[in-house]
Amino acid sequence: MDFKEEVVKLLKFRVKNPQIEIPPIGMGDYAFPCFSLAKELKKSPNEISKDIINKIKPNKYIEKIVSAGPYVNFFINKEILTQDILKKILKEKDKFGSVNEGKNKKIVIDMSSPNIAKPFGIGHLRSTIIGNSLSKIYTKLGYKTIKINYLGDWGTQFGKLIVGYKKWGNASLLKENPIKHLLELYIKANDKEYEPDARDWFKKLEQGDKEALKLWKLFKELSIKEFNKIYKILGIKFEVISGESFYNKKMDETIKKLKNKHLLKESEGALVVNLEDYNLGVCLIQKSDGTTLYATRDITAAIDRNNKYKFNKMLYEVGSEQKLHFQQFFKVLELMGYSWYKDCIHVSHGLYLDKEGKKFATRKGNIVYMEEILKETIDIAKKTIEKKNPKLKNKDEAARKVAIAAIFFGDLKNNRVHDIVFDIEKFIDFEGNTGPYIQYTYARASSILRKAGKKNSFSVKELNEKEILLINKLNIFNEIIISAARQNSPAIIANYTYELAQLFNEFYHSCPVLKSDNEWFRLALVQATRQVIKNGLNLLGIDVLEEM
RNA sequence: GGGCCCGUAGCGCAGCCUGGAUAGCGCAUCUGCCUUCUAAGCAGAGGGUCGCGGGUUCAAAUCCCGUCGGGCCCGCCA
Repeated sequence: MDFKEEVVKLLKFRVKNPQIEIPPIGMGDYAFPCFSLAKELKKSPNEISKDIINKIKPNKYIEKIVSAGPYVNFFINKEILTQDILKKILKEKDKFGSVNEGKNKKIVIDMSSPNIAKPFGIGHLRSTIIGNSLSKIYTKLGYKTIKINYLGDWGTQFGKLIVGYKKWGNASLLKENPIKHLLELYIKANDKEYEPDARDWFKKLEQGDKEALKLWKLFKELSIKEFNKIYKILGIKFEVISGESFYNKKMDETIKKLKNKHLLKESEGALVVNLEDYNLGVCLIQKSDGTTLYATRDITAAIDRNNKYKFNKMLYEVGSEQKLHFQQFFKVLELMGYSWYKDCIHVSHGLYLDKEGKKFATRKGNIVYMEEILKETIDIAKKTIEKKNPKLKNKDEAARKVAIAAIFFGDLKNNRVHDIVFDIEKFIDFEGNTGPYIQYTYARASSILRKAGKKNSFSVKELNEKEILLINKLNIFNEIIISAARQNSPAIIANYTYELAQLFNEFYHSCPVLKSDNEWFRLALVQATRQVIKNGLNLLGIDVLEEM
């Protein structure tokens, strides 16, 4: 039942495409502001509003129509809405909110992308969890999504690393704590003094030198092993694990294509694509020593992915500091004649900044280790559980889920584009506008349902204010998902889910369910709300708990 | 120097795309509520020139221009 459409129909006699809005709480369900008609009708909006209500009559779906100053406010039939929406949710369950706009369409999401031989830092967290959530959101809309973890496993840094390892490397330290050791070597070797050596080794690596390759492979394997520990805790899986190195052998082909299109220009010994006509500077394709750069690799990867997946959209979930890079290489794709360049989108996010408000810099050893953050947050979650619900089963798994909810939600509730100052205190906050608050709400709802007897069919009687607010909120879940997808913004889901939980807690507090007069109806409402909270959290990559 | 992004209560944010009716929420502070469905909760109080200045509009936190403050980027890193 589309109530808004009913309102539009009622107004048709006066306006073809009336702009309908949602009035403040308590003033109705839909509103039509009359300002826009004032000039044409040469009357005040207040008069127009009065005229309109005299000309239209309430019907089965629109119960009441009132004039409120310059607005016409519509009150819909809540019983019909309630029946409709509760039945739908209880029938569709986990699928509620699904749409099939994305049928037979593919979306590639380039995300996470930690750098080999460096710790998984807080910087990669955003890309990982935003990408993961977007994947779930698009899947809900019927798209097939392919999450690609595009590892930073190629580049001059490996020259530095090899130099460092050859100079100070220690096999047993490497085995013991590979990332820590490699990071030390990297920081040590990250000195002007070793630059020529490092370049040399990277060149050898690109040319397939056996020793260089062997070390590189070792570093890569050890790193992936470490990363997988983190992904397991986060509960995130990828359809494809790839890396920049994957395209090493195809790079020549890209350069050849660029040459054929007459896009390449030599400049100070390097090969560049000049984008100054587009205000995008120059895109460096090949260094003067003949080795490649990430733009080359990204271009190559994009072409390959388009061939392989025939995607409808490719999202790059990467920090905003790389904005220019993406603008440049999308432009190069366009100039190369690939019309699908416009399906490539840089879904940028703000940075995690340190306490001074500056970017974290691995080179300077200024890093926050994801592994430690996870451990600390899970520890605090465990302690909280011990305190609040000592009898809970599977405390370790519950602690993990609560911690992940805190971290994921704490990030996803923010608008993507904002920078976030990293503060561990925020991760271990479980009260108020947090993931655990929502999980707790779910657990409360579950608890009611466990204690309820047999559920029967319900009939909708007079609804109180709290019930109406809940119903209205449940009713917009579909729109919320679509809006989140349009804006590539999990924050929209996060904030919706929080507000829904808030409304449920208010209802929970003021409306007894079990043994109440309309127990069956309220049970259905609890069940439906619980379901939508679950669906919302799942879109964020957060698990629910039946008890906590 | 050029480009992009951000600026809403003490702090952290939502709302801005798609302009409308008293600008929402959380933390912190103060006050109530656990013999009834989990107090990780609920109710209430205080706290705002929506950075600043112009413009567009019947109407601006929202759109446009300028300005200040912060962040990021600007060829051989990714």
